[in-house]
Amino acid sequence: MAISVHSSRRDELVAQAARLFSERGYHGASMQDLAEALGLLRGSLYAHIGSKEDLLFDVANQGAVRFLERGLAAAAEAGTPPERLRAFLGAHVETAIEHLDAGTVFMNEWRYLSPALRTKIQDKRDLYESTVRDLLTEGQRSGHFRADLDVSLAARLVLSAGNWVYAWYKPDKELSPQEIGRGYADMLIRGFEEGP
Amino acid sequence: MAISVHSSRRDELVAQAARLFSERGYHGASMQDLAEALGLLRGSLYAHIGSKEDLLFDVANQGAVRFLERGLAAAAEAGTPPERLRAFLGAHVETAIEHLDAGTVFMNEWRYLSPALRTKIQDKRDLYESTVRDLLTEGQRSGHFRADLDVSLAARLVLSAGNWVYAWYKPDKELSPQEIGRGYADMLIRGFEEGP
DNA sequence: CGGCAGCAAACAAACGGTCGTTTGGCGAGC
DNA sequence: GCTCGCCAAACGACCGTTTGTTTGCTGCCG
Repeated sequence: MAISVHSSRRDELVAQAARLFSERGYHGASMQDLAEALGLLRGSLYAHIGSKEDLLFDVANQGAVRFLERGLAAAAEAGTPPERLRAFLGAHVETAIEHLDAGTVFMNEWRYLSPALRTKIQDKRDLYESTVRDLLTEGQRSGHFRADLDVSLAARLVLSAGNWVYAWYKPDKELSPQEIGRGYADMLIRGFEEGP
Repeated sequence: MAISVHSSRRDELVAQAARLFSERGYHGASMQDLAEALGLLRGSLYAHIGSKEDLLFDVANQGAVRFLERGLAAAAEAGTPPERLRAFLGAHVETAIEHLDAGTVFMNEWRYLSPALRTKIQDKRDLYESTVRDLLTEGQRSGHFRADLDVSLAARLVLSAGNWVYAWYKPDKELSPQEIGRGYADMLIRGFEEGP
């Protein structure tokens, strides 16, 4: 007897959709593909979902929520701004790698959502980015980061590092998520700090 | 009499394909869409191309060649390793922004190529990345960069910054490509250099 | 100068196949 | 006995591609 890790059939659907959308892209993965992965006919999927786009939203939203929850928690920890930025980066990289599929869809495929649904994801992205900006601004005020740091650009740099992980990380890699996050944080924070 | 900026009809096809593939994705853009953009019927396109995949390869390869030409030239300039890294980053960001469409396809859609064609793009990507690694290694030997710098990870960081530009840059932005490249270089190089 | 060959470009129509989605029925388990 | 999960079949639309034909030019030859 197979024990499912999913609490419901729908969760299983979303998980397989995440895998397929990340591998082949939203438009490149068909309902046929998804049904085959689950051992069903494609019409049968519509007992569980409203439309293909619903699935895309669920996958992208799941990715967004995971990044937000862990990232915001890390940024709100006790410690100096550099310490919290380090924790944030670590959380981001770990989340990206633990949930590579949903993360890839969150980064790559969310833009194919219709405007109404896309907005909901965009809001979460904006909140996430502003968290980084706030952290950097706070670090400036506390004197940890250079006063002439361009906060918007630095935030983009931090997120670029984290967001591109999905594009090159292979699960059998030598480096662990923790090592990657720590390495990135070392280089970036040193670049943000006051010089000698 | 209208003067075309394209040397041939095929170039015009590739340019429109770049735009559509970057906007809607390779699988999301149909030959119908492309034909309409050119004022043709979709069958007529096949007088100029062999297949849709040919177009994807042409667009992705065009992007790859542009990055390679400018990036390798910048890395081979006279100057110290930090200066050349700065030139490289500037060239990359400028290229990414000047050719946002082809660059986006080069970053996002190239993976949908069949293995034979994908390999040709992958080779160019590998060459590009190794150029950054060599530059960083040289900077270590010359004493400009920290001896304990993880060169592979630092190279990934540089490329992440540059590769993610297409994902957030909007042409009406306040920051010029030069300013972005310079800002990234300031932060990154400071992070790579020997401490006090 | 007239006519005709050669050419590239595009149309018109069709190919087999796949797309996402809907509907009606049916069997198994609470 | 009723609900839930799935099947079977079908829907119209669209997919990428092929084919045969028409169009409008261009340059050459008589």
